[in-house]
Amino acid sequence: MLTINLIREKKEFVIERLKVKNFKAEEIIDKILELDTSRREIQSKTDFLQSEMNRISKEIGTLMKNGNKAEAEAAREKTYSLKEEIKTLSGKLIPIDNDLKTEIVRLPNLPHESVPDGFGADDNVTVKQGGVIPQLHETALPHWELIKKYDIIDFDLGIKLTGAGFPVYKGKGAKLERALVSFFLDEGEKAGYTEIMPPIMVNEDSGFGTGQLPDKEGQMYHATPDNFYLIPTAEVPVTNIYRDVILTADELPKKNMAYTPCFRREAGSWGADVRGLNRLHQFDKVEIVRIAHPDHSYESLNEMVSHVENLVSKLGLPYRILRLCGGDMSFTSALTYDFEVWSAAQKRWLEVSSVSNFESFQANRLKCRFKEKGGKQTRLVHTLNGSALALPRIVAALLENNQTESGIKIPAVLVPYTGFDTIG
RNA sequence: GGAGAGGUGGCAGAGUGGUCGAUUGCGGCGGUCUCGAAAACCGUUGUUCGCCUUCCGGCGAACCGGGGGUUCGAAUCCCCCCCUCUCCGCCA
Repeated sequence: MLTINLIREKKEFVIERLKVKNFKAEEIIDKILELDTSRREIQSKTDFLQSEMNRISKEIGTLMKNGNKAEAEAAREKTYSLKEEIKTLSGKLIPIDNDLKTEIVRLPNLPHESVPDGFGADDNVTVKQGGVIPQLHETALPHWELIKKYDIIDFDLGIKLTGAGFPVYKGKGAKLERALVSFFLDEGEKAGYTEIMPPIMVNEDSGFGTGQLPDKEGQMYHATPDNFYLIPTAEVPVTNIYRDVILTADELPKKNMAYTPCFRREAGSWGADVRGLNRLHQFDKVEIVRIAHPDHSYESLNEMVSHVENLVSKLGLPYRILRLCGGDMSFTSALTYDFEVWSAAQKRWLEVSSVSNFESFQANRLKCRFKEKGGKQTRLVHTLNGSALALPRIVAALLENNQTESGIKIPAVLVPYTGFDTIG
């Protein structure tokens, strides 16, 4: 969430910036400022009254100690009306605080100045394209046929066990999945990320911290008896490690990564182009997360983009990097780069990674701050994360792009992990 | 699941109604001493909100797991919730 100070001091700027995200903020901001004004007014009054109250209470304490009962009783008389007044005032404060929070949480993050205007995917800007788009033979198949042909991923079995969107990986399919996870983690380790194995269920506070709750609860699986949520991405548990934490500047940036399964209900998002591995309820992903100094977070973002680019290059996949336009960005992000790989049989680009800087938007929810060495003031950190990488669409592209008449070729970098170089 | 104990500042650990944001120790930071370091000694040491201040900062309020209550006054008393630990049972 945005800080109240920013809204207070740069109202017009906030409204202008949010227009890039096609968000009309004026009305909400006016309401916020109104609530903020009355909140501060009431706060000042109650603080003053409370301080009077504290003074008299201490006086009574002293009088009692000295055995001065009559004066103590007289002083006590004075407190009754004060007490009533404080109660009334602070009673007003509660709904105002609540309203203020509900309103402020509705405002999306401000887009970075480099974010292009636009409404949807068509307005995203391709900043780079790499790799070579392969020409497939006449009888080339889409991955949902290939997985049946070689019996490596079984959707029907997943339906039997759980439901649609929960594939079962078998034999070389399972091995390939495990190989990719290991490859991604090893590359992350080389790049200086510390591996984390977090819980894959989180509580409500964690869901709020990274911005999934309260709005996107319908997108998460909810274990109701204990009120836990299955994570939609490792971003949630890993970033929440730093909830309610004050770091020192020399600890930054924190670089963590985690492999986890991810669970998404994808309510209402099924339609065309979601066959096979293109969209699932459960999938595997390695996520990289950084907690950065606000003055250097965009250097971090660039490093993360390079890291992801390195991964898709090593896998030999044709890719492109997009800078998302305001209309296509997430609620929480300030700047997002999407990575897409070419899926040769489907003849389309598939999103395999999204790398974002959230600046202080999540940090403000998380209350993750830092201090300069020897400094007194706390400042909010910047948080960033990116997929490095999400597996299913990588698998889809690998299978389709590398298919030959005699089987599917495994990229050389993965062979040490799979132990085989062909699925056939 | 049954029984018990407990949640206090970065950590350890006092505090059972009246200047307690909280004794003390450790750690951290600054200094004295030293060629330098260690030791010793001295000083300092949380967060959030509000008001004031050009900076430094000052004043006030709140925070002792969370929420409510009693009281002029709560870390201390009462109620609800959450969590942790120990023992027993079950068990990957």
